[in-house]
Amino acid sequence: MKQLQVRGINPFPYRFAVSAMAADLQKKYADLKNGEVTKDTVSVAGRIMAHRNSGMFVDLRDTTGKIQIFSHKQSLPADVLEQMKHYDIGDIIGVTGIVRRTPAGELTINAEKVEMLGKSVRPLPEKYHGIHDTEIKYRQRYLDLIMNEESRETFRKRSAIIAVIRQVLTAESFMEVETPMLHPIPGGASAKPFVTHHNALDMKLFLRIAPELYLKRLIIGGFDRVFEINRCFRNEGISVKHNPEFTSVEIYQAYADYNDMMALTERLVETAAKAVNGGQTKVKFGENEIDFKAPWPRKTMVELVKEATKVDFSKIADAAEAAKKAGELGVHVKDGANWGEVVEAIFAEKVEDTLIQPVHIIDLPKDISPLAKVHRTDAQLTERFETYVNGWEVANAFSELNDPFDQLARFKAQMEAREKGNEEAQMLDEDFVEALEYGMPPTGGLGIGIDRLVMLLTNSQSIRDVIAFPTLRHTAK
RNA sequence: GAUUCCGUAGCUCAGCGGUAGAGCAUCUGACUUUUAAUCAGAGGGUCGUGGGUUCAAAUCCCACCGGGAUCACCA
Repeated sequence: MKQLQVRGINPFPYRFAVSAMAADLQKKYADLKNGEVTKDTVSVAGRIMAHRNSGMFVDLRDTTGKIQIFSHKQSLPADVLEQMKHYDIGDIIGVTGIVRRTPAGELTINAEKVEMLGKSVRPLPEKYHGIHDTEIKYRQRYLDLIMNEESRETFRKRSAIIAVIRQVLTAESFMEVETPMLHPIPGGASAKPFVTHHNALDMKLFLRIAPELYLKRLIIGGFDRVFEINRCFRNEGISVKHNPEFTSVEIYQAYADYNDMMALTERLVETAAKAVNGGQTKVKFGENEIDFKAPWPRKTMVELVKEATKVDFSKIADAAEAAKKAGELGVHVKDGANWGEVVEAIFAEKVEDTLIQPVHIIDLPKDISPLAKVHRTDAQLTERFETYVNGWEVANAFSELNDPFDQLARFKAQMEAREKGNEEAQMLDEDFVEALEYGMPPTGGLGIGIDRLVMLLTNSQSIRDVIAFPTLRHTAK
């Protein structure tokens, strides 16, 4: 800094005219032979990642890749050469010069003009090992991104996956909408909400746990195909699969049912997998290879539980009897659990972890699906499915319940569960029921957890690796 | 929330009762077609914080702070 100021150089200037990106140059001059010099002058800008021979060779990295800079007394005035000596690893500079390939085979720009564009006054982490400390990775993501190509690639893929989802939906005439993040009644899912307060209205508000009930109001309003990609907030534990704020895409399609939603799930996920995986549907995740090629099998929850435990719960209608059977299978269920909760608990305990390849788990119990339509052939089930990959729930969808009387009854059942101490039971949203009373078309609804999808498609073992700034405890530095 | 592991220089790590260490980075110099450049030298530390045990603590014990993993809740 002092060296620059002594020379009257602004370490933080305003602009630099970039004419070329590193990756484009590497591609354009791929056939340039070793030792060959072009007549092409280019201007590049980026961060100094390494320097050799007292700054004669500099590795410059921009957002696309790396290019070598060569500074020599033959092409640079003595004062600029002297100034180059004081540039540090981490500094952001702009360079103008002739493109050539060195005899050693490195594409290089012979600097004729060099400008400081943004001084780094702190040293960059060690170049070879990069950042390993997970706390630094998450708290100072910018350092992780500067140092680790793997992290840069993960976030590029995240962006590409979301872009593809948007493209597919838009191409199928879905309209992207925005619904409130601040809800007077948290609805659309079973979860503990974050609570806040609006001063002017002197009103309690909740950060949304799901956009579902508002998106359905838009369906009632006549927008037949809507989707929203945005954050949900749930005041629950943090783990490798859970962050308090996470991103979902929720999609609603009028006149469709859950079968249509299964096909849509497959189109979206398969397309996303190909988009970030060189057109391939097979993706490596940890020890496993997952093949996203559609179509995916469909299995009912009850039939998978039967396969795993030899017990057919469709034949045990009584909740108490089902709970007793669960106990015999070594599965703990809450006191007073209803039939659906028992089946779900056994499924979670005995089946979930085995579902590595994509599979739709269909026909979930009515007891645990208060917003889904009753199954057309079985009154204790709903037309709901959850798609599992790698043992994780990745999508959740149903033929949406559009009968206001049934919806009110389901809400009331939830309220009773809440009074019995189930904190995550859903709240009665009378305004939503009123909206249903104006008539909602038969509708298929689908939600996909974007973070988990990105994890699966980038071989990331923690959700914190796919969220740029994951939630961490505050620390006074 | 419970259990468990971890926290030493800007970064990656070693040291694990007896004078605080290495590599990279930084600074000085040499070299001037290198690419984890090389060579010589220099500076850089409240060993997460606070207590305790001990003649002596980075090292052993306790509490707290921060992080990871597993479990519970959940997507």
